[in-house]
Amino acid sequence: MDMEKLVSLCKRRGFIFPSSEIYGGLNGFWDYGPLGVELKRNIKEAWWQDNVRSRDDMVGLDCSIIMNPKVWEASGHVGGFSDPMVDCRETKDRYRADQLYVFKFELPAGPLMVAVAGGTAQDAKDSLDERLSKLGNKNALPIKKKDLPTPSVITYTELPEVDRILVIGPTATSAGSLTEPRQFNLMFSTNVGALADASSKAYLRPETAQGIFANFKNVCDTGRVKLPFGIAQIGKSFRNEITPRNFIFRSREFEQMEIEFFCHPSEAAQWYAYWRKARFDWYVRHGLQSGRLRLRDHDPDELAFYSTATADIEYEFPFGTSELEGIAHRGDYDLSQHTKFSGKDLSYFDEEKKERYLPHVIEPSAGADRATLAFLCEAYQEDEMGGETRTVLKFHPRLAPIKAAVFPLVKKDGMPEKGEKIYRDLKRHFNVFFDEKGAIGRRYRRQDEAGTPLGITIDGQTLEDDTVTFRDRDTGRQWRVPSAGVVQAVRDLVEPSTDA
RNA sequence: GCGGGUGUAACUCAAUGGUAGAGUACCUGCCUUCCAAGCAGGCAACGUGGGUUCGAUUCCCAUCACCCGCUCCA
Repeated sequence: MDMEKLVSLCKRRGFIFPSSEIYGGLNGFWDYGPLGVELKRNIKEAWWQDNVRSRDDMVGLDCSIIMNPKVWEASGHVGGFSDPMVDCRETKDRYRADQLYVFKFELPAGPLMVAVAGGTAQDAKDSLDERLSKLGNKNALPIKKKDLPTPSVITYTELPEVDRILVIGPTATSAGSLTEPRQFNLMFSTNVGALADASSKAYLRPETAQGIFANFKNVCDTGRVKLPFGIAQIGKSFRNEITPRNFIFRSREFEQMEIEFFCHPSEAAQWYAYWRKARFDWYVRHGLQSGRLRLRDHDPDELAFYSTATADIEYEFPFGTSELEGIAHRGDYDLSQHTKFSGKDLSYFDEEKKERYLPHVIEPSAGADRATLAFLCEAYQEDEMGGETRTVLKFHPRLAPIKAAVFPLVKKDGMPEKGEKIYRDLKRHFNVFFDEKGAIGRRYRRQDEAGTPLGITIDGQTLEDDTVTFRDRDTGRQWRVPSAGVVQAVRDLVEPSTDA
């Protein structure tokens, strides 16, 4: 299955369109069409139902997209999301300026500066020797490697501007190929109010999580909640990505489904293990069963500095294995940051244990668009039916945009009228489709491409014994159901009791 | 942001320095009793902006979007 086929199908059947396409589109933005919006909505509703409404230890929240800018200072986004980047004109490589370490050797003829890329200063130091050997082989070193004095080291960010042309880039052979660091702030900014000055500057949220932390005290004070409990939110977030890519996988406007689960520090490890498994199982239960779904624990050196454990739920997309959801053990980092920046006490008092403490947080953070894409990729299949290749989207019935399509076998003998009645009955409960035109086979195939799990056909026998034919999307198997039982039969398919 | 590729109808493609054809899809009829049948008719396109030219969908430049690689990330 390749990406272009899926993009093509999504366009053809009305799942996903390029945003503002009649004006040439806009990089990093996508629109959901009639089928796509149903699919995505079903995913979000399944998530909300399973994680919020069916639980006793979870409440929901819907925060504003624009918040007080101090929120983003506390969260670290104002600093951490503004990564200055440096390009190499010689090799076209790109680096983060703060992860580019410049080693300065004081030589009689003048300073020699060699840049090495690395996550930390130690990483850079470790690869310095190898780098110098390569330069030596290309005769780019003015003196022998072993004769070099001990260098000093600073990051490219800290390097005085005038020295930049003296630096040899990490893969370059001569000095001066690196550009100045350029700021790429990943947060979209805007201005609140009529005046566009510094005091009115605000940001579109780059994640929904901070709204939850900012409201932690409100929820505790008013929600009659007791630890451990979680707060969930589904909503749009915005990041001015440098490279939006891979269809809706990385876009600049996207939708998150996030949980912040608060608990006693001593129970955090257990809850982390719980959510790690619960979230993985949720995807499997809704159809990601092909083995393309993985649960990957971060290596210690991969962890954010405040996190003691993080696991990614990854899916093997056609363009590579990428993250669907991250489950992070964030400790008390967020609440303590907001305590510090807001000056408000965000600790929790446990009435039973008579103990006051700052809760720890487990954060399962999922991308709704990424989930939609994964379910689309997983569902897309080309198989054989009746000797013909057909394209079919094998969605889990709960997620399918259209639950059932009603077909009068032919347009006579009262079949359209009977079908219309069944369609009306179903429509009160489910998103269903009615189609009386053309050959029955064609109508089945069309619904196969939309991912409709059930075909309901009114045929000659219906007029005799008031039963209709059910046709299974995946197998083509057919069976008869009494007209009166159609609504319940569809409900059994869409809301199986084992799904809770 | 860099390098490479692509851009013609809703989709998949074709042809052409003198304004474009097909298949599928879609719409209207007719016909049809279970897996993309048939007949008749219909709708529908040169990504955008410049330039060269008597004339540009075609050649050139720019731009935008998408795909691949790098980079980055939920």
